[in-house]
Amino acid sequence: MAQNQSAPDTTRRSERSRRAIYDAALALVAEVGYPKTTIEGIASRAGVGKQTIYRWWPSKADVLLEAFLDLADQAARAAGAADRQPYAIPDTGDLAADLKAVLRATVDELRDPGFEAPSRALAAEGLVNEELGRRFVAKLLEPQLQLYVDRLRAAQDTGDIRADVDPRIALELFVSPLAQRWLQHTGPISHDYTDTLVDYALNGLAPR
Amino acid sequence: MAQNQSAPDTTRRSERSRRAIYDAALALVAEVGYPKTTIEGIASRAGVGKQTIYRWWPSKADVLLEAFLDLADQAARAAGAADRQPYAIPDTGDLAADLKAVLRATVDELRDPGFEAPSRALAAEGLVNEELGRRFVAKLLEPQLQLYVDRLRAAQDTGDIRADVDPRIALELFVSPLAQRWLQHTGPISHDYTDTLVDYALNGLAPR
Amino acid sequence: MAQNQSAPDTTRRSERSRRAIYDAALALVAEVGYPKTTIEGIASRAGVGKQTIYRWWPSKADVLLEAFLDLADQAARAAGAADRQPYAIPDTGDLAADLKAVLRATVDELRDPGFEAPSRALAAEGLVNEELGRRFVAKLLEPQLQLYVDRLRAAQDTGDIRADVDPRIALELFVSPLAQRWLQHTGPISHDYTDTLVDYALNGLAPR
Amino acid sequence: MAQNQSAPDTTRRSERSRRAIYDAALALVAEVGYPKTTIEGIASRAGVGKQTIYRWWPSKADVLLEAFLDLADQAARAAGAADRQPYAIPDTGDLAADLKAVLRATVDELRDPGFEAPSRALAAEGLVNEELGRRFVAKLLEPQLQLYVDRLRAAQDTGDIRADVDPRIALELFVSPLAQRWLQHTGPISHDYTDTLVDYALNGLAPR
DNA sequence: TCTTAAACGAGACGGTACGTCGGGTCTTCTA
DNA sequence: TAGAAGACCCGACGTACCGTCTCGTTTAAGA
Repeated sequence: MAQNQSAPDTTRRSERSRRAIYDAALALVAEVGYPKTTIEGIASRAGVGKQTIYRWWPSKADVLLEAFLDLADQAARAAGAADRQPYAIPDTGDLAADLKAVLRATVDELRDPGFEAPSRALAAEGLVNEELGRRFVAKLLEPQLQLYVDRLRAAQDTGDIRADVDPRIALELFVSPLAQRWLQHTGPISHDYTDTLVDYALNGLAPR
Repeated sequence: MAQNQSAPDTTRRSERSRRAIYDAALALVAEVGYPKTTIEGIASRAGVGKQTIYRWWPSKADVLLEAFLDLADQAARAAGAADRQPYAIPDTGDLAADLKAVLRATVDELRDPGFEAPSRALAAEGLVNEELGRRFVAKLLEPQLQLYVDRLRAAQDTGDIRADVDPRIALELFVSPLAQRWLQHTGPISHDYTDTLVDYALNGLAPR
Repeated sequence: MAQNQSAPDTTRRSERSRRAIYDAALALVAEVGYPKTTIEGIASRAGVGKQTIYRWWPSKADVLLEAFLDLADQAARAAGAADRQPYAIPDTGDLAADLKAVLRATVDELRDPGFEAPSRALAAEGLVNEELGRRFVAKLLEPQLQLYVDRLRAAQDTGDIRADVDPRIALELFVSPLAQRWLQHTGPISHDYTDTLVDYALNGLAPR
Repeated sequence: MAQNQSAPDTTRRSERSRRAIYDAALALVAEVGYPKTTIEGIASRAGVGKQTIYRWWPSKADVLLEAFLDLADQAARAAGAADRQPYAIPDTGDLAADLKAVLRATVDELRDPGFEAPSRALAAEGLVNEELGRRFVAKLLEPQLQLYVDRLRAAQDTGDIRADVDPRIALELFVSPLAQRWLQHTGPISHDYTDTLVDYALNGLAPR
């Protein structure tokens, strides 16, 4: 509700503490799960006073969101350093192959235990806490989805996708099913599965 | 942890208390949100001792799950009494029209505030609590999805859907996008939107 | 400020917890001193939840006051069982001797470490917290002083004390100096010292 | 615990800060009471960094003690400037009258709200913190008592007091009762009361 | 007069305890 | 004997201060 009375001085913030808090938060979520992760636990594990957490974040969920964003950033930077093209879907000319490749990579990532616990926890919190949910989506999900939009737009230019299709909706045909299966355990996820999704989505269910 | 020592005698269970607890749980979730709904709050609002809740349910989530199942049952019974065909997707011969009609009804239901709060809360809890999540899916989601499977199978018989398509995956093309938009606030949901999903899914994104 | 909302049910109070809390409070005050005695410390030492303390007492000082009153009661009961005349100053006919005897006993008691820590702590708290101070005086100090009033009244009947003297003031001539020396460390206390006080008070400082 | 590493340079001390701290400490004790007076509060009210307090004083009690000594000094200097005889009990030849006059003045002083809060707070702290108590007594109480010793010695020379009386003890007959009534609220204090104390003390309680 | 080292204001930090809330267990009394 | 009531032990909450520790910024000494 109320704004932090007299916001703290960011320039004097302890980088060491910030890092320790991120690490502790991610580790605890992975080890004991989100609900059993407590602010006290994070503080104690990080070797930090509770007030240092409350000074900079309004809630446990916000700590975890920032920690996860930081983790994603680091991973992105690491990947970027390696292949120099971190933030785009490849365009080999074969749309189906490109989409399948990216979705296979996503499947692998979703199974990485280091990512699974925090991102599942954040997604869950976001369902119930709309404000946090919107930030989660805006910071993490939308940027990813935008890459699909870009690739689908390129496919429209080459005629691989009908021109009257809305790419922002189109991408959901293969992305959302994967998301739901993973989030809600409504089915197994595999490379075959995502390959199938791409085929169905591009070619349609009706006979041609 | 510990099992209820000497499981309580179901025959002597107070129906009045059970109903009061369901009502209190649903009301509280709608009013203050899931995280601020407490067992103590439910008990006090239902005019019931805490032990009466702990005797019959292992956790807050289970109370809410049963309360919601009960609510859904009641709604289904009410609808069933009216149109005598509650649990099937209509088959008018026009697959696209049938799917669009059902999805439009689903959109309306997702916007009903009485349904939204508890189902969102249960979905969130299910993300993080796998055991509960599986029950949530099995009891509520799968039966719904099975209706789509049935309708798509019928469409395969009439040749409206390719025979080599897996209906359980196919239905996700239009169901999952709606689910994700609603759950994660990744976009607005409307009749137009679901209509578009059906069109894209049936006809594919690639030009014919 | 506010009254306990819906005061707890005294009949269901745990006697075992009450005793454990008294013991822990007195022990901690004796061991680490009043300021370092904390509610958390008392609770933990007593093997009791903090809420059990907050349910029954509004503050640390109140816990200690009750604990000390209980201790004094027990001591009185023990003494009473022994000599059958616990609560009166002896009247042997020799006023000076009687007063000296009682004051010598008081000196001994003031030096008992088990009594010293809590009573000093309560006295200190009473200085600054008037409400508690008044209770401390009414429950512990005044009953003692009343015994002196009674004895001095008897002495007025036998002519050992002038009839126009106010006994409530008179007793302060020998009681208050002892109290002040003990409380404020303004001087040593000993049997000789209290004997002298009695002599000075009875005979006056001016030559006769 | 640790000694100030390399004691600070007194010559560079900020007089302005010292004064501001004294003023803030006395004001806060008067306004919110000693327990609710905090170092942070004093620092903030004085417009001073916390470290400036910790640099020069080891504890809240020490700050207040010095502040109060300073206040007493100022008051004494102000009085001294006026009547040129600040630090002695008058000797008009009438011992009883002299003592009554001084005690009446003391009663008035004890009722001055500006003095009451801090001196009561320091007395309370002194009960429980022996080291501070001894300093409080040595710096504030003993000098006052010494004046009585001097006056009583003079009275012994003129024969108004028996030669075998110990003045250090004798003075307690009228000083301690007043002190106790004030400190512990064991009774009202008034000019009549102190007059009575002097009469009883000088003439004794026994008939002559 | 300028340099320079200190005291200073500010406030972030690792901690401890506060008083409150709710969890899940247990006991007592009532219907 | 199920249920209403609620005391109990426990642990986390978010807050307030503690005493220590940097940070720039005065400010007064001595070069």
